[in-house]
Amino acid sequence: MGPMTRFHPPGAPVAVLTTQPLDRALDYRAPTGGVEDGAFVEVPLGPRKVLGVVWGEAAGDWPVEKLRPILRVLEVPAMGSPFRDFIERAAAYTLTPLPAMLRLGLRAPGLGEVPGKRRVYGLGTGTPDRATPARQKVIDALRDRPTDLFALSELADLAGVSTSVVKGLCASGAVLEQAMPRDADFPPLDPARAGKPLAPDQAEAADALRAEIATGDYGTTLLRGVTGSGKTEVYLEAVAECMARGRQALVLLPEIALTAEFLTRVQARFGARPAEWHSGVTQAERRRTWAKTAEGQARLIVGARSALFLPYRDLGLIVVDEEHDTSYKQEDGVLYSARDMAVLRASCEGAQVVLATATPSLESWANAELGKYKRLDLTSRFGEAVLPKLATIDMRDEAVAGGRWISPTLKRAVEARIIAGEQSLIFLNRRGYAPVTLCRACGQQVACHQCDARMVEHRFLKRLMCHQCGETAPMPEVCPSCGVEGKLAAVGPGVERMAEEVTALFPEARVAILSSDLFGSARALKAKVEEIASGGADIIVGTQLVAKGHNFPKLTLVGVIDADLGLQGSDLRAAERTFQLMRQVSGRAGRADKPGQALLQTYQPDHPVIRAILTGDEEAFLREEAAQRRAAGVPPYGRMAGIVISDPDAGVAFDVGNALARNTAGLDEIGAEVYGPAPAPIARIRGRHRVRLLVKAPRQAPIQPALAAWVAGIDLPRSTRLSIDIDPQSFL
DNA sequence: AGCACGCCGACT
DNA sequence: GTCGGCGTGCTC
Repeated sequence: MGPMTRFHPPGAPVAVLTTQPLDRALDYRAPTGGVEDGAFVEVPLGPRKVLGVVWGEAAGDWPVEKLRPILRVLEVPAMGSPFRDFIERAAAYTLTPLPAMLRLGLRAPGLGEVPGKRRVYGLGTGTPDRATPARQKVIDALRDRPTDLFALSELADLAGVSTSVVKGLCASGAVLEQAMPRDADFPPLDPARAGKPLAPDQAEAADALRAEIATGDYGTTLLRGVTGSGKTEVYLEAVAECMARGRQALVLLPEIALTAEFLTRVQARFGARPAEWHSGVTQAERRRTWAKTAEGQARLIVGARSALFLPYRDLGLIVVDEEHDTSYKQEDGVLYSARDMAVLRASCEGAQVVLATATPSLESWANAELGKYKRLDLTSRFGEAVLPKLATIDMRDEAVAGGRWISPTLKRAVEARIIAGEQSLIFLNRRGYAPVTLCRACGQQVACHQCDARMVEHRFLKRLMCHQCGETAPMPEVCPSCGVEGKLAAVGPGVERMAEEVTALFPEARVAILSSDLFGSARALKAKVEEIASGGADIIVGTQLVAKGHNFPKLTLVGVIDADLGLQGSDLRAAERTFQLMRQVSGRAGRADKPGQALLQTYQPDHPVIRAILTGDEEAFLREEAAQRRAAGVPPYGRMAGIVISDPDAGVAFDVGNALARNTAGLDEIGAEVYGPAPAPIARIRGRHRVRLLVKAPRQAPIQPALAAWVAGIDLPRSTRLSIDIDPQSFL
């Protein structure tokens, strides 16, 4: 049972949870007029005023006469009991302090501010008296998103100018300053509008989901269907049913770049656009979405993982689209898996979860096998298209010159498509020009100053970039290690270099590159994708960005440059990821009347994973992978946790790691094993040395309390940080 | 997180 | 003498 909601009369002691980095709630006195559990309040904390939420009965471990009163109750709907329950259970599961978990639910800009005081800025009608470069940047930024309203500093940051530039533009009317308008209602969505006609298997799946929604209880369904099988149409029927029953629905997408296309589909299905929640949305719009979600007026919210922490009034459905996608795992700050937290929140709210994917994660597949999740399979590919034919190109038999990566066999296949007027995709999951920059004088690789990661050359930007911390540096003339000039060499392929090779091989063809770092905004990416989809390129060179849901109807050939790439690591999920990625990428080829083909360049054509990809027998692959994981006692058949200790001094970090490794009594008791300490896979990030321990425990073991007690047993130097990652995804 | 308190070096 | 560096500790 989760927290109940009760009313506290004036002056009564109550607990208030703030977002300050303490480890628990503090006691206060209820204000004049009293207060109910879940109310958003402002309380004094030392010399400051902070926001918090009333969190039940006072702990009572502080003298009543020393309690300070709650200053005011905010005029927003109180946080409901299911949401508070979710915060508590999510904090316990991920071993996150409660205030840090609550902070995710208080990301409403201007929550504590007096309404009407806020000023926002948008595109005006006037023209500036004098055009300066800085002014032009602001105008360009606003033209890009003409209907959005921004906070002053937000707009200045976006345009990369100071706030005085924006103020100056207000005088001429080119930028319009206005008081923050009262949050407008979202336009109504009509669940009764007719959707696209459904194929028989889609209609059957939609019926099954509607029946689940009708129960009004928690439940999770794994919705499987290959690319093009029409999963979206099916789960939009579940959304329609949920809204028709008066409850709210949330659709989570793994990538902001996918929202624009999805919003268009929602508009076609329900007649209006839903609320949006992700990092690309302005503060003014986020404020509105937060408020309207709390009121229950926003009926459908489309967003990134952080949308799980919105204050829904009555949440009835969460769809996790592309549930296998690794970007659902939050890798810094509060570490959580949005897929797992969606299931947790739904169970608190009495809501349904739909996990939609073409290639399920092994976790979700195993849960379906165990009967914890229901499972629906869409078998036919929409529009009667057939899955592409898959074949390997054995690179051991191909004559490829040094510094070149496209085999003669792949080249011939691309040529044939160009003659036929069809598109080809050259896939390589590596951003930049070359993954390694090597000095031919001293043999050293150019590494990041902040981290130990290699710097990756981005010829497009004419800079080196660290893919770990995002640090960039100009391309050096001399080797940073030995100082010799002109000996730095690009080693290995990246997409930019592939584009160069493609252009050299096919000088007549129109070549387009799709890589996440080449686009400043989701809008620019969307425009490029649309241009390519309508035939604006003959050859697409891309990273895994192309695997994520974009449709290219004229694409009939996919060439994978290095199918072995994902298999090289020691990551326990390497096989699963490679399988998923290859399936997703090859699924891009072929539509309706034009069957597609996928060619995988590999040096290991007999590798079990490569063979499984070729036969396309996904069930067999998952069964085999599950058997291996079960034998090894690793997830999902065992529990794991990662402990990362970081300190500016490598020795200090290791001392802490060793101290932990020496004292594992509590973990031994639950049958857990400890590995390490070892330098973390990225041994240094932003100047902090990282040391990692791995804990492996049996599936049923109570791992959280054991870990909490374990790390509480040693005291950390002030400079040292320790983070615990339950169910780590990345072992690299 | 902030913000105070406090205990040591180089300035009017 | 004291201004201010940022280590340490507290917030109901």
